[in-house]
Amino acid sequence: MIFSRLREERAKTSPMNKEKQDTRSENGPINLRQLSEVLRLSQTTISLVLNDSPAAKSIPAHTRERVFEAARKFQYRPNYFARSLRRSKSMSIGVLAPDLSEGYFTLVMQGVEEYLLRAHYFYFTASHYWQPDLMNDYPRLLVERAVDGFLLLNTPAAVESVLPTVAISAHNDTKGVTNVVLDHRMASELALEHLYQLGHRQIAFMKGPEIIPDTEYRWNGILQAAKKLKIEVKPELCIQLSADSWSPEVGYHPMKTLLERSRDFTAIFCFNDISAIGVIRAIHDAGLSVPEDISVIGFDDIISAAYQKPSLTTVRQPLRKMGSEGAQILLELIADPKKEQPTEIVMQPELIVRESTGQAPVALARPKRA
Amino acid sequence: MIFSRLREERAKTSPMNKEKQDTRSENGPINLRQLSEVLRLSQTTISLVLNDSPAAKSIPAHTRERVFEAARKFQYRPNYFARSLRRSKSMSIGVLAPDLSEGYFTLVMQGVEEYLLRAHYFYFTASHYWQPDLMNDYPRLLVERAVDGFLLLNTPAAVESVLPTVAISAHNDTKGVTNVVLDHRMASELALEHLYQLGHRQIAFMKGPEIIPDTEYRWNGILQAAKKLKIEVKPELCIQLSADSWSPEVGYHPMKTLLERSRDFTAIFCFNDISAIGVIRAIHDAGLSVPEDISVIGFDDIISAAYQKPSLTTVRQPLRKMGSEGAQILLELIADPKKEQPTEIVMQPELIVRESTGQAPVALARPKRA
DNA sequence: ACCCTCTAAAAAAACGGTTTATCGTTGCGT
DNA sequence: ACGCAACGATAAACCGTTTTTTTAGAGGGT
Repeated sequence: MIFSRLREERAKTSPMNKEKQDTRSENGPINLRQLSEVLRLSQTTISLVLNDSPAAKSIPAHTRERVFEAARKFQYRPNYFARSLRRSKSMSIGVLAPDLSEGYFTLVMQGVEEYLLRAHYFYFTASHYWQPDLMNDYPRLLVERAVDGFLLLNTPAAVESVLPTVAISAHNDTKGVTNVVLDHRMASELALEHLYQLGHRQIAFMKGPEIIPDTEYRWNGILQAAKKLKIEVKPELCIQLSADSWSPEVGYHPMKTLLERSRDFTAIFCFNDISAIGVIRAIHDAGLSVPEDISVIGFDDIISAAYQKPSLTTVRQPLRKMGSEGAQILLELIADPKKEQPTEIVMQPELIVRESTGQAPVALARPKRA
Repeated sequence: MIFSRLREERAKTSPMNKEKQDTRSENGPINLRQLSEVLRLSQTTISLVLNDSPAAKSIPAHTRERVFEAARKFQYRPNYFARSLRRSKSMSIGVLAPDLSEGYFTLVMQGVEEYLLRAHYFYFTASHYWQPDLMNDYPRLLVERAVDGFLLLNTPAAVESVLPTVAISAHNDTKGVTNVVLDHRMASELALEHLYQLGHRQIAFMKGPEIIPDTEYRWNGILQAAKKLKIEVKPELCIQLSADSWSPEVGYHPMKTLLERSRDFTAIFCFNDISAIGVIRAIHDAGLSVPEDISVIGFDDIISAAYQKPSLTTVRQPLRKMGSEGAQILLELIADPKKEQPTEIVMQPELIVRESTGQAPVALARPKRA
């Protein structure tokens, strides 16, 4: 009790005291202390009630009602920073991606957003454009921003993160990271079997940029599927992409070069739809037709794939679902970090047949098929 | 001094006291108190030095050096929440958009991101899909998250915001909001003059979804430009779009309907590139050619516009620049809210001529031109 | 009368910074 | 010898919550 007397003493001499007494009815949002003065209850009680804390079970319904009503009336909103400071939870996550690309990024993020916002989470986006310094800085900056977890799109984890992390299409070995990936073996089989059944034997392949994690897995998938079908993967019919950001241009140029070098193929399996669009243009520019002379098969099934001329036959990734699934796992991981999550979630691709693939021509290249 | 004695007394009996003394060298990030113990300086001093506060001028270079060195050595990072709580600044902004659409959104956001991240700002994205409840809730939720400002893409301001706000393509009347908009009058003139010079007189027009702010301004631009060129805007040749989200489908169906109704036109001016892609497909499906039978002109110049077959003639919006410009103004507004910013920044469009427009056919529709 | 449990609420500590007001020295002018 | 300013630094207030610890009182059992 000696303490409480002293506290009173101090309170009396505190310079801010007088103002404190009548900050009620000022403009600006009301805070917990002001609300407690109005209600003549302690901040504790109000906080317990509003947070529906288990400790609030001893508080009579009558008091609870009063609290709720006052909170509603004064539009009380707990201060985000104060709450986060205390709880050390930010209710936001960090999304790292190579870029804000057309097609791929937006589809995945639609799924992510759908799930996150429903769970009252917001997200920060940062694009690293494969620049080492940015790939290094952004995770650090986001940790400083106290994100509760990371979602990596197509991006390898730079550091062993302290935070819960889900990687989409990133094939991360890092311990504790859950990977959402496509079954690239199956994807390649779907594409190659489709071409095979159409009579294609001479097939050109496109290898994605080295830096993209999917590239390696896709390529292995292709090699395996080709072996199974006894299709030869000829080095001289292979295109190596080098992209820093995606545009059809990325496919156009290498395809043009390939066509100048060889026409000894009847189909090409592209790394994605964006590059396939560029490839088709290159084929047209060379005076050939798709699919009469060369069949083209894409990857991803971005929205506009169905509206190309010719519309794209493609291997669909369930991008939206990969996004929402990834978000869901991440939130579960955040809620209970000890929960064991699988290292890998494998999604199934789907072949979408449209106009850009057709029967292999009887004779190669130039002449139209009979 | 009686007070200080008491405080000591209290400190001695405080249960946490003993632990406090030796939290140094624990794992986890170091905080200001621990750093101050190491340096044998007050937290104040360290804070002043690290923030390069004007009050720190009285601190000798020697001490400053010590502080910097220790901060570096121990990798001290100020806690984001604690700092924000005190300063009531979050260094983040909220971005509101109808959806994460292909093409448009990503281009604008590339510009936004480029500018923001350089200035050490991060951003939250939220898509409202034109749902009234979401359009209402998100601004509120983001205010609770203490964003320092709003960036509205294509979105009217729901409430008179307390926060600095910049609207891109949203034509906001709300006081204090700076609008970044395109010169739609000029845009329409560029498109129509181009068609006029190619001999087109019977032109179909596409009116965007009512809900999109640009729609009204674009339409007025079209009416004015048409009047100037003495081109008649025939109601029976007008398509009204109704879109909740963008895909070429949005243009495909209405165009199909129009073609069934009338072929009494030689060109169409589309609301954007996405719908133009759908329009072209509808024209092809009707057995007609672009541009031989009908010329198509798009809007925006999204990345893939150049790679369509035929490639799109379109009115380019400097989307990326609109994004970075918007971000820049917003940050200036945040730094100094009293600073008078223009109500409107008007950007200039540019006509990009490609393959989807050509000379008007001599006879209408069916027969190819001589 | 005593101990114990339970209810209802409040006090105080904690989160980790920033900012304001204050304090002891020292040196200088008068 | 005294007042005053400059210096170098710090204690304490403050931001607004959540959570742990206390308290006061009522009721029950022995």
